[in-house]
Amino acid sequence: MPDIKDVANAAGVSTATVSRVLAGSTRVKEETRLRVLSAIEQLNYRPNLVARSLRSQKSARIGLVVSDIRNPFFTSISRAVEDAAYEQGYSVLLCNTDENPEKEELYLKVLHDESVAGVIFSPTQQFSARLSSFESQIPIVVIDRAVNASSIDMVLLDNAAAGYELTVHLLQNGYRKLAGLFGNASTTGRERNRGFRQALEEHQLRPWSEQFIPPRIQQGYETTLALLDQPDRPDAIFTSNSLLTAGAFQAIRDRRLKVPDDVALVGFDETTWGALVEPPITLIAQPTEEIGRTATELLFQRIADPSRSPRTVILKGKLIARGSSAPRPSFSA
Amino acid sequence: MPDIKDVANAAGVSTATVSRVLAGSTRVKEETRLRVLSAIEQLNYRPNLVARSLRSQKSARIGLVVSDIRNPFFTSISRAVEDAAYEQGYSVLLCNTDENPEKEELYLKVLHDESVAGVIFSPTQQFSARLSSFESQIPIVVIDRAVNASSIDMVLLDNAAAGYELTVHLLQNGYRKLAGLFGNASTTGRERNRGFRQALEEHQLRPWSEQFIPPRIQQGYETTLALLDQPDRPDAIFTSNSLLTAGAFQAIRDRRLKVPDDVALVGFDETTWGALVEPPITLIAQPTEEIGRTATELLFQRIADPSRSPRTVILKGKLIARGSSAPRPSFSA
DNA sequence: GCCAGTAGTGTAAACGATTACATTTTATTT
DNA sequence: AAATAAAATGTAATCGTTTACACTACTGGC
Repeated sequence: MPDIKDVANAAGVSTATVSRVLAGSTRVKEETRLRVLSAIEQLNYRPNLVARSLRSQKSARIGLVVSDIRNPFFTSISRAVEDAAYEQGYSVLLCNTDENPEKEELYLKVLHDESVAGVIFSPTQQFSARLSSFESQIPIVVIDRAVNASSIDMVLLDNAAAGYELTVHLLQNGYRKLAGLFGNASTTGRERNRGFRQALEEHQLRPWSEQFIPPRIQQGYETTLALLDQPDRPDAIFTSNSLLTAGAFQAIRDRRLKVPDDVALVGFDETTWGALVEPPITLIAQPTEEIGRTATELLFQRIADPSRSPRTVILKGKLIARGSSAPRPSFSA
Repeated sequence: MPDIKDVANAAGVSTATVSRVLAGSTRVKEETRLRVLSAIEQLNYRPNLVARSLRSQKSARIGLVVSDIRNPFFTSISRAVEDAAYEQGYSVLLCNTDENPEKEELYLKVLHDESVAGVIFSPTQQFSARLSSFESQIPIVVIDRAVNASSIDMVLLDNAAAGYELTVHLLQNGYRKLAGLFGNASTTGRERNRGFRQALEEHQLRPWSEQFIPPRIQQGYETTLALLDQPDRPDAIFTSNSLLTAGAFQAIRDRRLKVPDDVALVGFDETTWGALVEPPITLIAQPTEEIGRTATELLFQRIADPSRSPRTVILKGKLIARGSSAPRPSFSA
């Protein structure tokens, strides 16, 4: 591999000049610039980013830290982040934490050691507290989950509003015995629960059941089975993320109940399967593309100006009403 | 941030000794080792990986280059790769190429510039030829798709066998007019087609239809619609990946046809939705966890010993027979 | 008590770029 | 044509490590 010295020799200039050409400095005579450029071409020279990084104390890498890339929400986010990052010449390091605070701490340290320019992070609730100690060392943009460090950039859904809207939708369609399954790893479940409760209160109703459980298909499945096996089962199930939705759907099917006649089902996040199952699932679609892109842009802004005052961008979810919550027969007339 | 000099000063030794302690060298007196360790602890020192990387000409990063992380197959692979990588202290850089050879070339160059220790790559067919020029510079393990560079490590499914098995399954269940939808971006579609054809030939049948199309939901949808709208439509549709399966499923539903009575459907890759739809989809499940892990291990072995003779690991898919290809009534007796 | 061998440590040169500062060349003014 | 300013380039320090080599201080053998 040729290095900058080889280029300098070939072009008959110093390494400083080559570096200036590389940086697009204007203080280089056009003629020399071309000479350098052609030497670069000739030798097929590519600057060593590690060396550049060490000297300039900067890097063109960012970290993306999520609980599990297999969660369709994060899959989609990750794609958006990468697209936005690569447009700016940045690469993306991916980390899965499994909602485990120790892994979160570990990966944040690793990313710091790798000198990433910044991190896009979806932290557990437990980790939120420790966040500020990292935030002073690396620019961080938090996504999906609110943290109460006021100094941090965030991109969030209006979760309470979304939970409210989804619940109102159920109520308007005639469902009354609403059970809610909420993820317990983040504030997101809690916020969606707030909207859920508020909507119920406004209708002078109480939740049929409320459960805060690990956001996993298996948990959604088991919890729903238990709900359905109760003597007086709910007539609608509200799930706060797509993994719980999948588990609930499976449980309902295994109990040979009909959606929505026996029990309605609503959830969050558009997935491939949400529209394919019978009946298709009513849900709040999050603008994942926009979330990922916005988070990346916010991060770049903070990298460029660390003293900039922190922003919180709140995006709206979109209710997609489908068969799984169709109006109850008695209501539809 | 403290650097190695600070540690050396605090411990009253030279930087060389600190470095030796860090490297776990035995040529350090136990007493000094403890002194250094405690200085590291005290100062909360963490070595700068960029500097280390520059000096040692090594790095603990690998690249993962796939067409689109949102393809459930790659989502799952990526998780497995990261788990395996992080166990060895490696980080993972993620790249999406959209089956675009130019992007493939670009990302491979970027990864090279970033001095990754190696790359796990799922290349397009068009790119395969250019692969060897990169392979001489960076260790590469190819996954999912065969390339004919004999010098390269690969982890593949036995695609022809899988295609064969899936087709035989359809034939045994009484389907005769088989249409096949195959991805056109990689050798994988071609191989699965080989198995498809072979099975048909052994039954003295010809494919009802064979299409090589871009591996996208939309393409699967449109192509299937066209198939179904023909005067003499197929009685079974074979799809070579989960995106095509999803498109085909949607098309069948939109035409209000029943699976499998009107038309059976089979495909590849276990997804969340494959088991949730009605009827659930018969498919060949790939051992994604094993593929990702094996590829990562192969890569580490090659990094450790670049002259090692290349290996190809071929894994078997597993047929999961479900409702979408249930025996035809006339056959089931 | 001397020598060879080894264990433990230090010194200083890399790695490949960027960049502050010094210097040379060119242009502008008088 | 000299003086001055501006533009272009070069020199060398620097980023934070690792590591080849040199050195010192022991150890044990004779």
